[in-house]
Amino acid sequence: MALRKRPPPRQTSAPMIQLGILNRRLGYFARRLQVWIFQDFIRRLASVDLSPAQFSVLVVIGANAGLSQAELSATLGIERARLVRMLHRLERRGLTQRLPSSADARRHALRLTREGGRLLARAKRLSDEHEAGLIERFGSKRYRILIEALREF
Amino acid sequence: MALRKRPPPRQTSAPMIQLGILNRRLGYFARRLQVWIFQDFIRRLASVDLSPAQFSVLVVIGANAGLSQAELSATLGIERARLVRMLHRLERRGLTQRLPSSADARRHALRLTREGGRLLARAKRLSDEHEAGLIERFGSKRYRILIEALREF
DNA sequence: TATTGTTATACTCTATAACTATA
DNA sequence: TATAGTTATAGAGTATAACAATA
Repeated sequence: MALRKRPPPRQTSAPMIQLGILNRRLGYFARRLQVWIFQDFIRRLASVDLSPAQFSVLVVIGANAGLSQAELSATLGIERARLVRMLHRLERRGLTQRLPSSADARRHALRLTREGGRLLARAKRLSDEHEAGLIERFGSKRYRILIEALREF
Repeated sequence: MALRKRPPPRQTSAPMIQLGILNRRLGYFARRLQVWIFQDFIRRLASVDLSPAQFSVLVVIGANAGLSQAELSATLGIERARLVRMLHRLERRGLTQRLPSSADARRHALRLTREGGRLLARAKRLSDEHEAGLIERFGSKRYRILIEALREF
């Protein structure tokens, strides 16, 4: 159920490799799609040096200033423990801040720095181009069907 | 662009966490789908103790007896280096074999052992149930649209 | 008692580079 | 020279458990 990066070599002399039952496994194709998209995303956002996960963290902080790490963790499905390291990095890069929460001393209120906001704006523009590439590749009709089916899931 | 395991808590008192632009990113939803499917797959195949990647390796070897590690690697997008370890494990479990290739002394001809074939048969049955669960969850019409769109990709 | 952020550990996966033996 | 399989390493991601501070 792992990924096939490229179609297998279809040389006339070499025997074609069969996928067998994987051809009827949605998980196999979902994985292929996800890896392909992430690779494209990483390439397109190379100039801002953000991974898909880092991008998602900045987007959610940007859209929910003051949220806690636990909320961010639950929203994106990133382990609380893992978030700590990620936020350290983003903070070292001057993109995010952890401020004391006024209501609850255990919490941190997360927000973007001004520089974080600026970088995120650039990243969003690049991710728009990435998405436009996907739309073109799928065809806009199939793209819409796909994203709507997955969104409801 | 990471995963949200469950919808965020929609308590009336707590502010709803917004996904922002992630709502318009196919990669975000593709990742969610893939992780969800893999988690279900792992749960369903717990009794045969096969990961999605191990399952895919057994399926492709089963459908292409005698193929080489390089061919398997290219088909599934698993690094040649990584395959070595995976095949060691499967071999230690008595599921696969690496036989000398008659034509080319550099190659190994991969095949399932009888036990590997039996385990794969059981695993395929479990994966059928997993797939049936997906079809039910999506609805068979939407499932078909999805898998056909992804297969063509 | 439960939750938040944190540290630590072990395992998996990915990405490389380099080595050997063969072609 | 190039290819197949292998070894080794570093980085990222995942899954846990445990801890201190706070609720």
